[in-house]
Amino acid sequence: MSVSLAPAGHMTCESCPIRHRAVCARCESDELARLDEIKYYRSYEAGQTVVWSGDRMDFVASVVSGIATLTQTMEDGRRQMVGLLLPSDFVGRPGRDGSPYDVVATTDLVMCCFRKKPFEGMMETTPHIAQRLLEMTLDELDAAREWMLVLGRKTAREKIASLLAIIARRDASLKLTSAGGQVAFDLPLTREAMADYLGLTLETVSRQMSALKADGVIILEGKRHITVPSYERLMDEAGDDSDGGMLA
Amino acid sequence: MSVSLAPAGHMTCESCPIRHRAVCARCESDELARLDEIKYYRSYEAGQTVVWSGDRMDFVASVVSGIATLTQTMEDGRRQMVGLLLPSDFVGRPGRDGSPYDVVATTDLVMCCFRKKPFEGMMETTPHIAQRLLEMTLDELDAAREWMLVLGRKTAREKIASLLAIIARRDASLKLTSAGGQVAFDLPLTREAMADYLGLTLETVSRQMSALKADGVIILEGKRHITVPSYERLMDEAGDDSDGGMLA
DNA sequence: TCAGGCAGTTGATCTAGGTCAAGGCGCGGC
DNA sequence: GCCGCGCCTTGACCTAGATCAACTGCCTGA
Repeated sequence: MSVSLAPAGHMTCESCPIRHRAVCARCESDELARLDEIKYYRSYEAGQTVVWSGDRMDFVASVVSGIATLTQTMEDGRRQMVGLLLPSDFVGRPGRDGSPYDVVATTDLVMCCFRKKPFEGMMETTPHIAQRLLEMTLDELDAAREWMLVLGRKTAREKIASLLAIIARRDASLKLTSAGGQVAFDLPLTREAMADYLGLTLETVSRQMSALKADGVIILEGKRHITVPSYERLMDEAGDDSDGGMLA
Repeated sequence: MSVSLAPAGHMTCESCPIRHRAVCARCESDELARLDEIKYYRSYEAGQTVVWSGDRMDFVASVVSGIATLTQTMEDGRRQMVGLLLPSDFVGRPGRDGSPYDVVATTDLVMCCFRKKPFEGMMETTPHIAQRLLEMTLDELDAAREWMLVLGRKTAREKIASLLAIIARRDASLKLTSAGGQVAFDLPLTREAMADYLGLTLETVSRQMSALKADGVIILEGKRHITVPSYERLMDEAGDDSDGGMLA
């Protein structure tokens, strides 16, 4: 498994979401400079495993580009995806050694990493980092709990619609107009990965995608390009009352 | 809905887990004293709702005694429990205004509360609080993700066993011997609440409880008192590889 | 003492989604 | 151009768990 250091030269600080979105938006400049000293970039190819469940994880990181998933696997092979990492999302557990799940790159992936020890050191001296991290972790917790409702109580059709709504909102949030807007995006997941996320089989995913297409909720070009004529309609299919914050 | 202030007089600091377990184990004593100034106790009767989903929540708190649940409800009434709060667990979201779910007392409940504004103030000045809170939130996130596996991929029997294992471990952790230990405890949940937690119907919960009893995995006295002859066996039924950290 | 109600159990039946199996479609390699 | 291989779709059938319904036991209040 070849993990190469990404060409960091032309990655300006602007492109690192840790600094600007993920951790330290409120820190003063000399603290930012210290973050720079322990920062490095890594890239992975689609399909590569970033960390194995149980492995020691000696860094924390945020996604610069590409998509990664967090999955848990039972001994008999049943799998459940427990998180989806999109650009600017954070991975890693200050204060913990091992990862409780596999982290896998589902597309080509670039991450901005910080060695854990020095990062933890910075947390001690720079309170804003811990506070920002707490905020982010609370967001993830909300997302995980929202997803528990999806997994425990929604029908297959509602599950699919929920997932598409999340991706649409995230992927296309800037393009969304206030109400009933049309959105288009490329699905970054295989049917199998969708099934793993939703607690379904890939056949059921496929069938429900076909059904949503037949009912005009989505328009499919090829297998992966999706146009949502009405975001409102999609939310409706997802059975959500509010469009409240989910997403890992 | 009468919410009474609990008789705080004979609640010594020892009985408040916020200070000793939940938030501030590493703080110096003058900081502890400041926590005392903004602390108050509240008690709720079984069945009372502590906070409604969407409501403003102007405090953070930890459970002193009793049990509370966090649930989400869809418009059509489908319900999913997303967290179980046992003594020493923490509720509340520094930096957030509303609760995203109902918090309900399932037994008589005493909570140790801190008004949110001053608590947030303390977080700014006392870095250990934010760090401790981050640690706790990461634990909850792990628990939530573990539960996603339960909801998405486990069979009804495995779900029940998983829930019983969690409660047994939590409720009886001190009594557990290293291997194959016997544990006994009282179920703090109705069959319906179990169903809401597990994404099942109460009939299925009842049937699987009967099945586990028939197979000798558990011994039932009355409806609620449970003896687990072998914790190992229970874990096995739950389908868990490790007994890794779940629980909300 | 008895009526009513809540919690739980158990049985009969139904169905959403899983399982197994047979293709289809696009794409890179030869 | 054709082969082989992922990825996806569709069909036929099956089953775990939902649904509907009857019934038990226990506790509470009149």
